Amino acid sequence: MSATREASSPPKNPAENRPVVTRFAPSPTGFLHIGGARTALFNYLFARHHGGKFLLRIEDTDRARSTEPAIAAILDGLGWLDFDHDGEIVYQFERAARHAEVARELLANGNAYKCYATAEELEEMRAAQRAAKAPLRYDGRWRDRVAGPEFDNQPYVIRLKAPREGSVTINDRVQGAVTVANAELDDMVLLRSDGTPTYMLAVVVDDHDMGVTHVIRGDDHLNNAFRQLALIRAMGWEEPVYAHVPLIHGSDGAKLSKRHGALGVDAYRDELGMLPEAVENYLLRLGWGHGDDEFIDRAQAIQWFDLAGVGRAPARFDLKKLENVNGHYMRLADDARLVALVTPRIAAAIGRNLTAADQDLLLRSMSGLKIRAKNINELADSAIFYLRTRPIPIDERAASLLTPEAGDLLAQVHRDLVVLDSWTTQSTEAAVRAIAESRELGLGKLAQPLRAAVSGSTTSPGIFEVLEQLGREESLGRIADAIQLAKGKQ
RNA sequence: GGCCCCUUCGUCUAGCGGUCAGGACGUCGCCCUCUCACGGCGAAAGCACGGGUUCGAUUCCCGUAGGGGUCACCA
Repeated sequence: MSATREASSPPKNPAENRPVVTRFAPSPTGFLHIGGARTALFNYLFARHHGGKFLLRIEDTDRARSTEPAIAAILDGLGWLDFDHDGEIVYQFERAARHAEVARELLANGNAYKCYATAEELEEMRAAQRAAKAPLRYDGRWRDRVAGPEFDNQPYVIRLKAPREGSVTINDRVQGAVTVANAELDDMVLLRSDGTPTYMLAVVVDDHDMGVTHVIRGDDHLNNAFRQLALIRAMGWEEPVYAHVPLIHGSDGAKLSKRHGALGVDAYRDELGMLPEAVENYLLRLGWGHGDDEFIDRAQAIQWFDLAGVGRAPARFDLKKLENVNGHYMRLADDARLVALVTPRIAAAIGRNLTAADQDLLLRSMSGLKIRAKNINELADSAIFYLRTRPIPIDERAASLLTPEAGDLLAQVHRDLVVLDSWTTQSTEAAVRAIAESRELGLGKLAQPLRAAVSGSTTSPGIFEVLEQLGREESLGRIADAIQLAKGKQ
């Protein structure tokens, strides 16, 4: 139990006495990016920690920018990360009638009013404010004006009649007490002239109707919270607990956005070869801490997660650390699962589908491969040599090891291995070590050319392990190929 | 520009008035060793600055600087 913000700002919000309900509410205008994924994670963890509900709402009220593929991408991303939500997905646009109903209710009880100002008129207003270096905000020109008959058939928007005096304080669970003067807020549009709700109206109504108790979202919504609160109060509804989480920045410190280095979670999976549990762990540690703990799995995270542990400062995204975390989870991952992940990548690289025997070979070799890779791409690359057909390609560095002298050594290796009764890691190692000893050479002098011959590269899992997995015939064949190659250099 | 938020090693963070300022990634060195990894050991590296408050500030308060967010009939 920590005794910080939570204790210093005693829970006095009635919403905290209700069972926890959180929600993730992405707008489907693009992929699920890393910041959204973290917001989803925090909401998910908070709900699960408290045994509450984690709801999902698609904010598709912007008909022009919302797309089906974006919705699919977001659901795909959430599914990959395994953030299972409770209840049905709420599509905000389908609730437009309910939103309009609330706007009319506000209008009826005098907490909202019709504004007939045209877009051009408002632009003029802002231009004048800019010229006067005054803050840009709606001046309330229709706040107390009664429309004459000449406006009977004119389009209008409904604006909230927000308080102009005093100030509002939000007891944010992450940012602490934040106060803004009402004079800083203008009368926001609730219902557009075409009768559709704005985001401000929709979120408030939906959060209320869905029973959301804790609004956990990006810091970029902190300012919105004050306007939303005015609306909530006008309706006489219970206020949710707010927690505004700092944004994630790129490695250069600038805001991570779609045009600035932000990738969809699908790219972390497909292009960077990350495991979902690694992305989750990394994201959890980005902006949240629990003492010195670094590797925290799902169950542990649910047990430990709290809002008090969320930091107040924006964090920079560090791919190097993500890769380190990923490497950790790859080492922990089930071998068969890794084979499945690596199979399509290898198939693409070698231009053919893998047989059951291929997959079995990969499975047997996986323990030696996975400790050497930081992501699935590297894992696939490092495994390809097992499945090459002779003569296998030899890379430049490996080729340079295959000198005529190395050819002689390999010839003896071939002679001594071909007569072996059993073909195991132990038997081949013993044979090669015997050669090294008789020639008074370090094992490396033999192992490296052997590695070049068998793997086509200068790095690989333990060479005797490789020999065993590859089998006697294939191994000896590759060695013979290399001897030919080395001789050809004379 | 107005308003709001933020500021501990390069990066992510621990720290809740008295600590040799801890851990992790990254970097460098050593060990292990058939290569590369893994693993182990070690090193360099930080409280943005200035004022207060206090016996004592990384920690509390106020400024300054820097960074970020937000100011639509987008979400």
